Amino acid sequence: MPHFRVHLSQLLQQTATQVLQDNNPPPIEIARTKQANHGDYSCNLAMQLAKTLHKNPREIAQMLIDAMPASEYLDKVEVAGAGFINFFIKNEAKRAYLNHILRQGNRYGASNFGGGEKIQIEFVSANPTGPLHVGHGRGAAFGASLANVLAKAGFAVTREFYVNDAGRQMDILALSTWLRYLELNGVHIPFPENAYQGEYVKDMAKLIYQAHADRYVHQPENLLDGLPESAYEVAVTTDEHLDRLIANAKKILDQDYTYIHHFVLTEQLGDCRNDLMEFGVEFDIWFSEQSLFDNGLVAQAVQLLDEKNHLYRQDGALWFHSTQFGDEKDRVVQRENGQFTYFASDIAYHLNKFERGFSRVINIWGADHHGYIPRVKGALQALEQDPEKLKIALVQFAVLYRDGKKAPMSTRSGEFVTLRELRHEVGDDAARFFYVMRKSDQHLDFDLDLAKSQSNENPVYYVQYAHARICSVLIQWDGDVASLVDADKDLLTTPDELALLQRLIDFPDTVESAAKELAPHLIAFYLRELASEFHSYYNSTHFLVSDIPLMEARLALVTSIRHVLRNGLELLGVSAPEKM
RNA sequence: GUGCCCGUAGCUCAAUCGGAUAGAGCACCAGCCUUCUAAGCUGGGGGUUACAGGUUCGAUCCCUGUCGGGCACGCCA
Repeated sequence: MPHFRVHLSQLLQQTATQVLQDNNPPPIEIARTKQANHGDYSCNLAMQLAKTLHKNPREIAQMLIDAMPASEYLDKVEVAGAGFINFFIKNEAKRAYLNHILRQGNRYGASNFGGGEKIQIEFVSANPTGPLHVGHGRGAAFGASLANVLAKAGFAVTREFYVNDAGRQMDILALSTWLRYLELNGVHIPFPENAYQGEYVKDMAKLIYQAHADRYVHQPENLLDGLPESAYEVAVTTDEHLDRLIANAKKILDQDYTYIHHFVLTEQLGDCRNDLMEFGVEFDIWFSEQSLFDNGLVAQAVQLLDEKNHLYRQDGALWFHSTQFGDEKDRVVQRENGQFTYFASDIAYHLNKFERGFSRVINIWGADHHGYIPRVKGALQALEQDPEKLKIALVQFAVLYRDGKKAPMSTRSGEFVTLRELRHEVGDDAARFFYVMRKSDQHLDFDLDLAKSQSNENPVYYVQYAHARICSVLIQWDGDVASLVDADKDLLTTPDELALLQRLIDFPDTVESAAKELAPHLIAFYLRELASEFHSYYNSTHFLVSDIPLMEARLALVTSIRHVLRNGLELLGVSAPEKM
C-alpha cells in the first residue's frame, strides 16, 4: 500500500527534474491541506521556483501538472491560489488503505523515517539525592514519549539515565543521613540548614539504625573539628562549614563512610527507578558518573583537550577556553584543589556517547540549564566532534494549580510536590497525558483539578472513552475482527467516514513529524482530533445495523480507529482501557 | 546590567520549521438519551497574533527597536 504523501513527493520530484532539466529542484514538500476544497495534499513548489525561473507561479504549476505522469491514486490535480498544486486522492484509494491498517494492527504508524539510525536519548538524570518532583516528571514523560515516537519512526533508540553519583551532592546526602542516624542514637549535632531536610533522610537513617544499631557511631565529638564553638549550638548554613563536616565525617567513618554513601545512593536510585517504572518510564542504561572517574575517562578527556591546546592554567585552576567556541566565558575543568568539576565529567560523558557510535544524541534538560549548552557543544567541537549531532531539548517548568491557585513549591524548604504524590493524586494516565499536552519549550500550567476530574473536561478520558466505546461495540457485535479485511469498504461514503479515513492515513505522518521536531505533543493533539471525529461519527451513525455488508464496512473503519487510538496512546504511555 | 526563551480568543494552548479564510478545549448561551457507554453529540458569539517598523508573491513564524513575563549568568551540580 502506498504512502500517499511519499508517492506524491516522488511523482513531483520526477516531474520537476524533467521539466527543469539542468536546474535541480528544491526539496519537495507535500503538505496536508486545511480545507476540503483544496484537495487532500498540496505543494508549494511552483511558488518557490517562480523567482529562479522568472515565471508566474501559476504557469509553472500548470507546466508541472501537464508533465506529471498519471497516478492510479489520484482523482485530479489542480492549480489554486497563488500557485499551489493541489492533489485530490481517489476515495477508492483511501478506502483500500483501510486493509493496510487492519493488517498492520499494532504496528501501524511505524515508518522507516529513521532508517535504523542509532540514536541515544538521555533524560531525567536527576540527582539521586531525594525523591523526583513534578519537574522531573515532565522530563520523564516527555523523554519517554519522544523515545517511543523515535522508535516508531524507525530509529534504533537507546534510553539512558545519567546517574550523578560522584559529586558533592551525594556527600551532602550521606552526611545528612549520618547526622539523622546519630540523632537516633542520642547524639545531637545541629542539623545544617543547607543539608537535606526531607523526611526521607530520616527514613534512611532509621533503616540503618534498625539494621546496625550503633555500629556507625564513631567519635562523633570530632565531627566539629575545625569549626567555631558556636557550631555546637547553631545550625550551619555556609558551604564551607558543610564541606568541613563532610571532610570530618569521612575521616571519622573511614571505610564506613563508603557504606553510608553506597547505602543512600542505592536507596535513592532504587526509589527513583521504581517511581519511574510505575510511571511507565524505563531505561536501557543507567550510566554512572563515578564510572567515568574510575575508568580514567575524565582525566583522559581533559588531557585530550590539553593536547589540542584548549586548556590553560590560571589562579591554580585548569580552564577550558570555551570562549573560542562561542561561550560567554571560559570554564574551569579542574579546581585549584585538584578536583575535576562536574563540567569535566560531562565532557567525558558526551565524548563517550559519541564514541559509542550514536549518529545522533539527544539530551533533555530543564530550561534552567540553557546556559550550559554552549560550553558542552564547545567542548565537543574542541574534541573534533560534530556538535550538530548533539541536540538539546529544553523542557520548561511545570507549575501546579489547585483550586485555580498556584500550588506552593520550594525544594529548599522541603515543601515540594513529588512526582509520586502527583501520580497518586491524578493517576498515571492523566499525568502522562497532561505532561505532553504542551510543547516542551512552553511553560506548563498543570491543572490538578482538571487532571483529576472524571468528566468530559478531561482530555485523557475523552480519548480513552473513544477507545472504550469501540471495544464495547465490537464485543456486542461478537464477530471475528480479522474477517473485516473482506468487508466492502466502498460502502463508506459519508463525509464523516471519508474524513476519518484521511485522519487515519495521517497517523504515520504525524508520528514522523513528532520524531522530526522532537514534539510528542503532536501525538496528543492528533489523538484528541481523532477521538473528536470518532465521537461525532458515533453519535450520528449506528454501526450495528441489519444491513450486514454496511455494518461490516463501518466496523472495519471503527476497528482501524481503535488500532490508531491504541497505538497513539501507547506512544504516550497512556493505557487504552476497554471499559470505562 | 548581559545572554537565551516566551508574548496568539475572557482562561489554557495549537497552527504540518514562510503558505491559502489563524484553529481546539474550558467558560458562556441554546438544544439532543425508549436505539451500539451522555466520561458523548449539535448549533452560537468571540482576534489589529503585545506594540512600531522592515524583508517578499505571501509573515503568528525571519530581521531591528520598544514594552511585558520567565530563566541563566559559581573553581555548585
